[in-house]
Amino acid sequence: MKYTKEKDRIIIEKCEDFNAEHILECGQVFRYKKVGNKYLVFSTNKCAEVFEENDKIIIKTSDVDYFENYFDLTTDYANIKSEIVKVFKQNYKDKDFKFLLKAIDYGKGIRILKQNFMEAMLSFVISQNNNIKRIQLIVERMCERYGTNMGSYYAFPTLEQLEKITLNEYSEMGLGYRASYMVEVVKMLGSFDYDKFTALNSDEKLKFLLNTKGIGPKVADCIMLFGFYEMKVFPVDTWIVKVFNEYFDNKVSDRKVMRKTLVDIFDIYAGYAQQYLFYYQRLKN
DNA sequence: GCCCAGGGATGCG
DNA sequence: CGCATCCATGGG
Repeated sequence: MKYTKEKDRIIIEKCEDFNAEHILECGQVFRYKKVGNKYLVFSTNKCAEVFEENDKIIIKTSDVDYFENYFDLTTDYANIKSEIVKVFKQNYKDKDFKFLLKAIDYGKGIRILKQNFMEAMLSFVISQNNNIKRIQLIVERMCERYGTNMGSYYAFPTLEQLEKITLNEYSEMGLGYRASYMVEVVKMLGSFDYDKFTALNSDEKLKFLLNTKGIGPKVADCIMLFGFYEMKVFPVDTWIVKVFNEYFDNKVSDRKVMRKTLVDIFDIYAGYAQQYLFYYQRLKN
């Protein structure tokens, strides 16, 4: 993908592999707003505007390097998309793969964002047994009430700010029974060693996360994928269950078995494949 | 009133 | 172990 950086913007040559709607509305991130034909994106205490101008895609921001990394601009997604199909054919022989081509085409502009791990972690703790609209609302409330005022928006709360939020205050934000999970996860973050964690292998990371109350198998996979860019995972939620029953083996009902099957098929591209399939399944009708 | 949403903890066998 | 049940909340 061709792009250039200036002081206050990244300019991307129009390209199938970058589509703001696909990237932001595929369920990987919750802090964005569509305003007219622009998307506003928020990450930690930073902000960017994404829009088209003179047949080019513009990412306007005061921190160009941060959003170059955030949007994963140096990764070749055309290659990833073809590899997904290739490994499917190799590892799931004689199966119809038309659905996979359709899904990849439907969300062809998706990219996996390099989110802040704390933000991803807490967002996906909120996400359990919840819907995307309400997750967005709750995350926004958290930022407005406890994050730093940045002028035209609020930052995601820092660890210090999070540690002051009480169980009751989480409940007041509409978290329901997840309120106590948030307290537990923030407590864990208080002694979290980032370097030690990222040095672990995939299974060890999973085991560590599952040790925290409020983080189960699906949320742990989301945290590894969206917070730590660990691609050999496959978060299985209600939508992926539908995908599995429709296009894979409809005799399986155990989510753990589905996860293993899908990781075995898509291997190091599993995390990417999951996003195309999730987006397609949720919005195709 | 019922079902569903990017599920997880708990208890019971 | 596997499993059923309960857990807040809001929209359709």
